[in-house]
Amino acid sequence: MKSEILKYLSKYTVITKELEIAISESTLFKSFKKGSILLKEGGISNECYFILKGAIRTYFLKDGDEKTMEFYTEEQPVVPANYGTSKPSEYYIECLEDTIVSVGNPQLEKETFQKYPQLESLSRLIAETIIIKQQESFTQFKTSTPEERYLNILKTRPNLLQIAPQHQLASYLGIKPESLSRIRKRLMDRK
Amino acid sequence: MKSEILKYLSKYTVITKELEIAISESTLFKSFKKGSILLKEGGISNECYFILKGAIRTYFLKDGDEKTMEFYTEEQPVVPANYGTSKPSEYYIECLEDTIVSVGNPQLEKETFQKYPQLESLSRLIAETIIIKQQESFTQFKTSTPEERYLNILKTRPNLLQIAPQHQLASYLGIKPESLSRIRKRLMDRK
DNA sequence: GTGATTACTTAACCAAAGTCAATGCAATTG
DNA sequence: CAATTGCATTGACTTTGGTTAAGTAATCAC
Repeated sequence: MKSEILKYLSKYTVITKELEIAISESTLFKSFKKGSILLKEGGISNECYFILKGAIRTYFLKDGDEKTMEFYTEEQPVVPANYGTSKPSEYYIECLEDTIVSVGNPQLEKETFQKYPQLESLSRLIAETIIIKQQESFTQFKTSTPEERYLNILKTRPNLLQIAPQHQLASYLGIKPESLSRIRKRLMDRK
Repeated sequence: MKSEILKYLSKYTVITKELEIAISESTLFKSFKKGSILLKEGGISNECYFILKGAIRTYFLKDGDEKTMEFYTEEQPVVPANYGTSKPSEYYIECLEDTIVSVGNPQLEKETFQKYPQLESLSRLIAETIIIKQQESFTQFKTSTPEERYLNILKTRPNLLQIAPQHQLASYLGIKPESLSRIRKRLMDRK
């Protein structure tokens, strides 16, 4: 289990014995059934997650529809926007499948960073990398049509099509379910 | 000049005497004329910036058009995606006005973090905050129409209309210049 | 298993953005 | 000062997504 976390971290740094210990000391697991809500809109969050198995979706309600913000799958961190603050959440966090996560909290984080400062450096590095990746996604989204976005998902995260229903995908692509249906049809016909 | 940086940091932490010293030790200024290119597509970057005065735009070329990724104004950090790596940049960084920046580089950063570890904690905190803000912008973009996006800019960053020509704004909003022109007309007519 | 709910598709119609081309306007340049 | 260039606007036309509504398929609950 822990090995998933180390595998993830190894993309950013060399895994030392000390790091292994640090991780094993600060790791707590939880598992959730498909459909579990980890955080509700308006709720307060004291936890962040790292997905070991399963999938998570964040969404909120607008104009009576669910708007899917992001899908998270194995080896991805999920940190609520209000994590560590006392502000109510703007969105829901939900398990799309039976899911096992490693759980963090601000206390534990603080202690761990104090004990293993390299872990904080690593966190900074990861955060900066995430910023860059987000920028790329945003730019990609802005400069492409819904059809291109759908094709992009097909190519880069085909598993999403298995785990998420189309109307969730649609809102993730910034369109209505009917439009996604049409786009799929257009693509079929064109073949 | 340095006070702008401290003002920015004070949003995230308490400014101690030590922090002030750390900043003054690690601060180098540069100024650029309007239109200066700080980084070209394909170029390597060893610098990151903090804008003290002026404005910066990042963009790249696609389908023969400039696609504006972001506008940065006073008190904002600008970090090229390839900063500190040897990968060529995917985009241009350009000054929209005469601009004065504080400049950082990986060496300096490393030394400073070593000497003042609290600065690295602060960087992590800031990076995490930026991630959250980016997520919010992305979500806002996805769930709104071009017209709503334009109105949002009008409300949240009205100064952009002064410093950037409309075709740059249009690509920033993910639409064609003609469409932005029509949106503006529609809004005028409606009043 | 059956009925009810939810998800997906299809169609007709509308509104808005894309495309292409032309025009006007202002700033810049030779 | 005339010519050029770049930008914004406008118009005609096309394409595509949103909206509404209906029908079909799939899933869930009892």
